[in-house]
Amino acid sequence: MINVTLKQFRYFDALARTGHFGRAADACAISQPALSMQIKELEDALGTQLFERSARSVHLTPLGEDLAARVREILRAVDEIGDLARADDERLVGRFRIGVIPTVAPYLIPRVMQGLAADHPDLDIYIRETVTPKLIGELSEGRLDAAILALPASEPGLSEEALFDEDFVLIRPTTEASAPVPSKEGLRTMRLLLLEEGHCFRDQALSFCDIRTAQPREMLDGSSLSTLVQMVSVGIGVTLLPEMALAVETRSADVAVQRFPKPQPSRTIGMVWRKSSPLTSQLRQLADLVKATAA
Amino acid sequence: MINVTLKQFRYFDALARTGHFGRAADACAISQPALSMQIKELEDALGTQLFERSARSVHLTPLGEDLAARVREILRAVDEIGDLARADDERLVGRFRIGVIPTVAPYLIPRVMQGLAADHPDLDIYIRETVTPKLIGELSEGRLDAAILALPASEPGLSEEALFDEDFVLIRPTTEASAPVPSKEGLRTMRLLLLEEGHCFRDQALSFCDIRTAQPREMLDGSSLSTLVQMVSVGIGVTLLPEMALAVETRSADVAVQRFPKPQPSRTIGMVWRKSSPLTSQLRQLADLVKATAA
DNA sequence: TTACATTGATAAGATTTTCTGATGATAAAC
DNA sequence: GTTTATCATCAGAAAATCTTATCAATGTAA
Repeated sequence: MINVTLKQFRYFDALARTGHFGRAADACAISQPALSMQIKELEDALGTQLFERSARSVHLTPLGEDLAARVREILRAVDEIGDLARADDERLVGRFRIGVIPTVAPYLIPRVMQGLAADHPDLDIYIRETVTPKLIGELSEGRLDAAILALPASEPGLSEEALFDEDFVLIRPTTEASAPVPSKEGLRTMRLLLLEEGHCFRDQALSFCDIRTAQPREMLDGSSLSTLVQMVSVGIGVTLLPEMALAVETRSADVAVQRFPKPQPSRTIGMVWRKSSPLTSQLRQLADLVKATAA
Repeated sequence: MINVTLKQFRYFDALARTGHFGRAADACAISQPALSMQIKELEDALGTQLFERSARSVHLTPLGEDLAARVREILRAVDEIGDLARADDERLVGRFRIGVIPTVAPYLIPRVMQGLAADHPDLDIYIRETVTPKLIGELSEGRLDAAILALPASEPGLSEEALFDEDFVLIRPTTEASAPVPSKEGLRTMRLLLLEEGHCFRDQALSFCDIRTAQPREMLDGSSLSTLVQMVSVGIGVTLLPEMALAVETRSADVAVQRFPKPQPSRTIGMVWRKSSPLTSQLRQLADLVKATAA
């Protein structure tokens, strides 16, 4: 019966991920010496070296690599015990870690949080904003409880629940406000500003225009929808916006908004979570609340 | 990230098994209040009741039942991490928990321990002596590292390695010392003294005599081979002994020893362990040492 | 080469956690 | 009604863990 602690495992995991004592300590919200000591304790308890400390870098030994995977599995199982206990109480309380794609988060989350704060004071929502593949990964690893993204996620281990549909609209410089709405083909000839690689909204827009990512075009990549709209307003090109972003992003920017004729391009935003999550019932409740807020 | 500790899990497991705060505390080598407090901490951290404390008994709530299984799985995984780290060092050191059946343990283990003590000072062998089904169970649960028992164990998840064969010999009162060796059939008409239900040696002896356990006979059950031999010496009946027990058990007892004609009844004693054990290499080394000692 | 910056280890003292032993409360058993 | 068994609570002691300050080693830039 070896004398290790979960605390050591958590620190170990952090150090394995960051490869840096200082940053790992930050991630664990402790001082660097405290982390150093616990890592040392762990290595002593196991009787082996887990990390190779070279002058400028810290990385796992082969054995450490192996153990890191197991430790992660254990931490997941422990957290699941917490979830399971929490799920015993059917009410919607406690902490939920929700991942949201960047083209949804800024427009949806504030409203959701506002709505929840009133009715569910014991609810503690932590939002992580990043692109779909990362969300799926962290969800599967058990580092997130749920994610809000464009459906379908098409992951066998995940449950999906649709929240709402949103159309895409065209954003042009005001100088072109009275020009006719371009066809898909017309759009392809314009200078289309899009989010950088990795964002699903980029792919959705390209797909609408029937553009292969393979054939590179003269497009500027922006890191946020806000940036794109600013660029449109100074006449650099045109862009698409999901409906939900419209109000916020065009409020102060001087641009023209045009809707496409039907069938309008659109996407379905939904919530996903691990099928195996003990919190399924709570997550479904949460999805319903978000759905109500979005409507 | 819920704030529970492995210590709490170990205490929880002990309490779940014993259903008694005092005994669980003993098992964990701490005082009863310490255990009470940690269980309370755990229940608080999880926000639920894990045990129902009625006046005269402590038992798991339905949720506790569920969590207990998971906690055991986690503890197993943690211990396996220890094993894995230890296995990194190919040498035969550290603690091994070995289960041995009662008809082998007293005759084999002292010799083995003596042999090991000299050559492997850093080896820490803990012996658990009980019947085969319990050994198999504890082995599978990860509460033992290996077991020494009569082959075949016939468990899909276990590796087997034969250690030695031993014949069975007949023990009779000295008054019958010059009587001819009875046939199997003759044996069936005698008053055969055997170990109580559960011991594999009992079944092996019955099997040799072609006696179904179904048809009950007038046999006295003893709890140790030593008891059986004592009973033979005062003329109550006859018994069989595995060869290895012969020297010890007939040293002081006044009984006659007779060997059966070939093919003599016999059994194969071997060592088994989980196929998945990280310590496989060490366990094989250990088996070889035991084999050498027994020879 | 020297000064400097970065990074992990170490040390000392403070804080927090955990444990023990004594005692209390409750309910069953005699 | 007293005794017994059992778990909870309390106070103080012991152990662990943490923080701040500092050191040592290594690489980088002047």
